Amino acid sequence: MYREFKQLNLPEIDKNILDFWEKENIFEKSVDQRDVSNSYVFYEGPPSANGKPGIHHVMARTIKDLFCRFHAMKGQRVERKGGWDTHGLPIELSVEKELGITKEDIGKSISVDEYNQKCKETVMRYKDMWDDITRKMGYWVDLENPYITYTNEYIESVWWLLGQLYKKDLLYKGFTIQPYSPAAGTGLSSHELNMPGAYQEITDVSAVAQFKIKGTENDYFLAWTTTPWTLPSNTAVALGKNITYVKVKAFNRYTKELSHVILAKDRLSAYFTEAKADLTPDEVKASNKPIPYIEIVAEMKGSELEGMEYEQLMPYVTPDKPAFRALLGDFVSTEDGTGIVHIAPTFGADDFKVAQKYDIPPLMVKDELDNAVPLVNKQGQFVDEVTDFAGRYVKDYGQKEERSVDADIVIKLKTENQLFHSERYLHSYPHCWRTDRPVLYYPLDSWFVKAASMKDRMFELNKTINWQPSSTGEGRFGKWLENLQDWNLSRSRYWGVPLPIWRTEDGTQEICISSMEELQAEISKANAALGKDQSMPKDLHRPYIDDVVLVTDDGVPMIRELDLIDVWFDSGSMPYAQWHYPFENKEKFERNFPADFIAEGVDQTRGWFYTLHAIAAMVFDSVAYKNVVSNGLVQDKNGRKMSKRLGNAAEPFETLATYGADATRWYMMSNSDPWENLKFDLEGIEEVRRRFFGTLYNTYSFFVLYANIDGFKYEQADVPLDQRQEIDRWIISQLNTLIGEVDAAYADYDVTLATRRVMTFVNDHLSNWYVRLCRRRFWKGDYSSDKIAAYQTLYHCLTTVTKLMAPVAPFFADWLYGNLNSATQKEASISVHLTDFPTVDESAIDKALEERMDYAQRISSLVLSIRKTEKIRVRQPLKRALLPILDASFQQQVEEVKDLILAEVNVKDLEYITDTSGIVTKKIKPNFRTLGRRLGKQMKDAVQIINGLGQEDIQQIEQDNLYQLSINGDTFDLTLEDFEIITEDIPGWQVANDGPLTVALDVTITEALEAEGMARDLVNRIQNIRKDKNFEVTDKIAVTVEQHEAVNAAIAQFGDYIKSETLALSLEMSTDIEQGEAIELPGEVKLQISVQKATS
RNA sequence: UCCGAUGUAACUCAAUUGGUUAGAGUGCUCGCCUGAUACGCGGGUGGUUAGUGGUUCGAGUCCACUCAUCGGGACCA
Repeated sequence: MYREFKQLNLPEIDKNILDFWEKENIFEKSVDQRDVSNSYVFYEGPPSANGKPGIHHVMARTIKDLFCRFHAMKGQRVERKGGWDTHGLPIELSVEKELGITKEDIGKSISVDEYNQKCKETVMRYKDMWDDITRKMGYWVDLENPYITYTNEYIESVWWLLGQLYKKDLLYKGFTIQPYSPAAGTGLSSHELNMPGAYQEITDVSAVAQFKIKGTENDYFLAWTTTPWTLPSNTAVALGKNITYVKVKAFNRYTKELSHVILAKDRLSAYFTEAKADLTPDEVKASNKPIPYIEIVAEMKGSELEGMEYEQLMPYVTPDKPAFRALLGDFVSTEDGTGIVHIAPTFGADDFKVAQKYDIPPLMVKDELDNAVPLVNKQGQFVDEVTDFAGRYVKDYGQKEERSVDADIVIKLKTENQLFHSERYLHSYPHCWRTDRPVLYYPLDSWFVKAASMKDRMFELNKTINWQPSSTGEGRFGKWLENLQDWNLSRSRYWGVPLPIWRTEDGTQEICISSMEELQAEISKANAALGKDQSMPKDLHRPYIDDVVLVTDDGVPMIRELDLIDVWFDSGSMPYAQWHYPFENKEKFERNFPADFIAEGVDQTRGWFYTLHAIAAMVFDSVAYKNVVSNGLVQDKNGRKMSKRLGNAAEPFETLATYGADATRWYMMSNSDPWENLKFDLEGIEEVRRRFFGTLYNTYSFFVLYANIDGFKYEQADVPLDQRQEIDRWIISQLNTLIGEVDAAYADYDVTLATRRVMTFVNDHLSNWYVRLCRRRFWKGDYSSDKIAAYQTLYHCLTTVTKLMAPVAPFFADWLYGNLNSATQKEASISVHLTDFPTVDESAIDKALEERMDYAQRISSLVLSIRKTEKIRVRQPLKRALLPILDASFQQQVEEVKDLILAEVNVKDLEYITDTSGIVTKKIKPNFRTLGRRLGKQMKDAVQIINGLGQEDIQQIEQDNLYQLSINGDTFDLTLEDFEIITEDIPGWQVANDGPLTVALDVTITEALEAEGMARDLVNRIQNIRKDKNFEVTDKIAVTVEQHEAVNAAIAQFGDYIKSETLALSLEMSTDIEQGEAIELPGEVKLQISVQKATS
């Protein structure tokens, strides 16, 4: 017996199937039953269990899960090792927040050891929740043996990778301009700068400084700055290559000296008013912003000024290389300022970059340790060399002072004819989120990977990766690679992989450790040389590793570089570190590299997708993955970002519990392509549940209702296809077409197409056409071979569908498969996930059959449409429909499905009319596809001519298959394929069309037809009463109908029909009905009818 | 501000890659079915394809610009 259910309950199914999977170890079996030699490699991008899982994780993991399941069904071995990302700033921040400490407290009020211990505890805080969601959403991944990034083994592999980079000379120490908080004494990540409230509106003193051009009398570049404190560090000015500049003759507003100043033409009006040839110095007021000028003496492009030298503005320190030149920078705009940008390489990222490009040095001085440092120290104060301002803070760090240092600098410039203008300026400026003090852009020491030097190779390798969608690979990722910068690995934090580099104090010698063995050897060497008693730290994290002192060959101690490495390097190392390669599992690694498939959100493009790619390219000269799906964001139903603050975030556990995992997964995959942002709407899940799973469930229910009655267990041999009905062969043909499409779509990583095709098949083809039209075959008649064929056909469709949908809807598919297969034992597999993906039986595909069934459906639709407009109910039989035939094969095609159509639309006959009958009106249109190419520009005239052709012309064309078109002297021989000819109308008939199909309906209702229609309505009413009275399907009845002229004919002519349909033993008429029911019949006929169980 | 993606019916999505009446589902509306399914079936309503301009015989589709939404980067003068 097949199991029967009262109603569809997806969450209940989830639970049962989960138990089943776990009891029977289905996941393990699905992996183990496939051979190692045919592996499909998947990498799990490790989540951090420090945060709770959200609905977007369900989305991303559905994608991961389904392609793995698909390939497992395709016969491949798909091992899925889970992993946890355990390091990083978010973890440190959450710990600090919890303990109520800041970074400065670490090493003071709390030891690094304790702090890291706390991080380690925190990192798996929500592991149970993650395991739970993994289970409940049906994500198959091995969580028994996950890789964990904080283990010594993992770290050792990471070190080995760093060692490889080091050996390839791809690691170096350098400095870069980073956001730095002098108040907190720490660099800030861009993530910290993006925290709400980081950017605050503050007022600064801005200055337009005059840079005197060398070799001129009084020519100056004008450059604007909102940070006058960077002016002593100026070493260049930048101009825009294509920006037009003007040289303006004017008086300095403060000194009244006559000068020529250069600025962008577009910015002239911001600083100057009108030109006055006879301008006197007194007319120029210091307090006015725009001032009059004398005349414009020259105009030139920025490119013409490139390389011009100027005199140092504030010569406190002399650079060690030539500087003070005009450069070209693409970042220069004329939105504000003067169109000339002052460059201080030590305090601006753009500045640093452009200066480096032109080999302009930054201004540095030597500190007491002989290290080069900028003119502002790490506390935010000017160094001694800046004599006038030594010790002054450059921003507001709580110091008490009469005037800001910016203001004092402006005053100094003013007196030396170096200031063009100054004003207070309101702008948004980044602040440290912890101290609330301004951030400086400051050069910090960092370790870098020379990624930029490998960018060409990375770009090449990227071309071999199949990106889904391709635009992310070519566009977002490709562009990123083209403009690749060196990878800053350094993080001055505590909880992460320590940089395995030891250096001598003077930085002249260093060693990069690649393994624990090497470290052990170096420790022994150092112990011997330095007389120490150090041992291998049990834990490779800080602070233990920091205590290790190594030694150079000549006996100089080396201490570890204190930095940690970027956590992204951790996750990018997972292909190797998850196996502790190369120290263990060499073979396993080689078998599992590179990955066939990975998937994550688009936000990982510059994250995990990049780090995987970069490490693989630099260390192994290989891609890390061959196929990658990047999914979009999950937004709320109005397209807004989900956030706790807005309270619009969907709760994944609740969603799964309410709608079930499958409806959620199916909705996410079928609604739109996964790489589009998903407007997550619970109503959408409900619709999927109702329309797709509900329909499939009902189809199953229908099947078992009768299969159980008839005892169908698929014990008989398959009825050969050619002995099955047309409609059986049709649905099987459709099914095989479907298999091919779905297989190809999954293989192409296009789930959305796959799910949509399955839905169309289940809803439109299987349920709404096959089952509906075949209903009688299941409940009427004996257990004949035709009936068995129907059962076999439907059974085959259902089991095949379970396999096609299994990757996306693993619970329901397994449930349905189990229900079917456990009754028949037709297949040996106890789970759909252990079966092979269906293969296409090409011999079962009959395109002509699919086509004519499509005709049948469309013709039926047209007839129903005419009935609708004519307000003739379907129960009213009609005499005939007319069908103009398009060509000989069309008629033959329709003839094969004629009976289906007639039954479906309740019409007695279908007649064909040929072209020559002359009673149809035709319409002719050009076939643009064929004609467009041949005619080109003459197409317009051709359309005119063709549209003007009359009925006779059309007939002629159809007869001759030739039409000579002449346009402007040219003649073209056109054949039928150059036209589209459709029947537009049949005068005197009710007509409907759909593309080339046209149907006419004879709507005359004869008395006989009317009586038959009435009879069918009577049957319908009697059946209703039977059902209302809860009669058994097999109960015999006696019927008495109230005397009424409207039903006389029906009962007289169709009495037997009514009796047989309703199992009535008697059907009588009477003027006096006892215990009757009131019924209504067409024509507003109301009468009484009595339906009683027949006694005999 | 730069880069990228997206923009089609009230909503969610299609549209054979440039071919002439832009299609489905949901919603709405009207009707039907009552021997699988009212969680059903059918008919209908609903569009200046974000806007402007261009290329083309022909544009939802290609190009340019503008606008809107989302994401990523930059925030420096």
